Amino acid sequence: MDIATYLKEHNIKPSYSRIRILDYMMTHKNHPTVDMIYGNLVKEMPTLSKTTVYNTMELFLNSGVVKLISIDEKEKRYDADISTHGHFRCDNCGRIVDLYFDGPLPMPKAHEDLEIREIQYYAKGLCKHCK
Amino acid sequence: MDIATYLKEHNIKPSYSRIRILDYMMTHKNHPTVDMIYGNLVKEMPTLSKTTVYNTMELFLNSGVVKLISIDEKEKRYDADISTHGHFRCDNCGRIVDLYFDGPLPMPKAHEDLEIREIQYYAKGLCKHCK
DNA sequence: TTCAAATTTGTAATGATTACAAATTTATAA
DNA sequence: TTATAAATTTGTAATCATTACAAATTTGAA
Ligand SMILES: [Mn+2]
Ligand SMILES: [Mn+2]
Ligand SMILES: [Zn+2]
Ligand SMILES: [Zn+2]
Repeated sequence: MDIATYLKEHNIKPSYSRIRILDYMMTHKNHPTVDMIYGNLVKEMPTLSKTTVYNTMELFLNSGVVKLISIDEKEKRYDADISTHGHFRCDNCGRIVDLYFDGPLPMPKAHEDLEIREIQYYAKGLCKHCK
Repeated sequence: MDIATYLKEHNIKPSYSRIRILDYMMTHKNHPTVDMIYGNLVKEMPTLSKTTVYNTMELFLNSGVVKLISIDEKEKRYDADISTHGHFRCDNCGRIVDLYFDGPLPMPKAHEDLEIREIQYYAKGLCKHCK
């Protein structure tokens, strides 16, 4: 599907910056930080501001276009794949890969007194290149 | 068990600050931030420095006395309960409660190419007081 | 074209964490 | 005990990702 159309479906006006930022995320699928997005795009968009990337990620987040991944304590990361899945981060190289389960994400023991809206599953260790 | 003995078992010299900090964590079981620990203890330890709390948490972390909980993107939280369990954070009041599963923490689909050393399971939503 | 709204930008402020060296306390040797 | 070294604690400054904010630019309707 077209990125501009996808943004419109989420009630976001598809400005050039927004299209390029979402395009970067969908193409790279690398769970990037703001710095990674900015550093890549500024080469072809010299007037791009880092604040715009921050603003856009906040907009995408509130509109459900991306999900926040806080597997890294230093920098926020974002994922344009909003399907429920977990993440693994290599302690050595920092690479982040998706984790899938047999069936939906496992739920904790019955907590009828909690209204769970979101689940994050993070694993850490060494990836195949680093172990 | 005695807190000083517990620290010695983890090769940590049980100084007064360290005992009081771990005592706070074990008594409150509230997954505190550095600020919460400092703010509570400084009332009875007027010379306590926030840097000491930071240093001590780093020492506890490296010695396996506490686990890091990064369910909150703003501040790091710590847990003296090092058994494998998940956490829930209320989006409204910020309270953090433990989550347990039937059996061990669920594992993702076979990733023979990953060496998983640590798993974090975070859920967010509304607690019984706030929903 | 004109004008208001939306978007983007640059700079300053924020705030948790870290770096670091001085001060204090604790342990060891003489 | 006293002298000395090591460990711990402390206070202050630096770091750095993120946020606040107002000015500049762009967009789109009238
Ligand atoms: Mn993902
Ligand atoms: Mn816990
Ligand atoms: Zn790796
Ligand atoms: Zn609550």
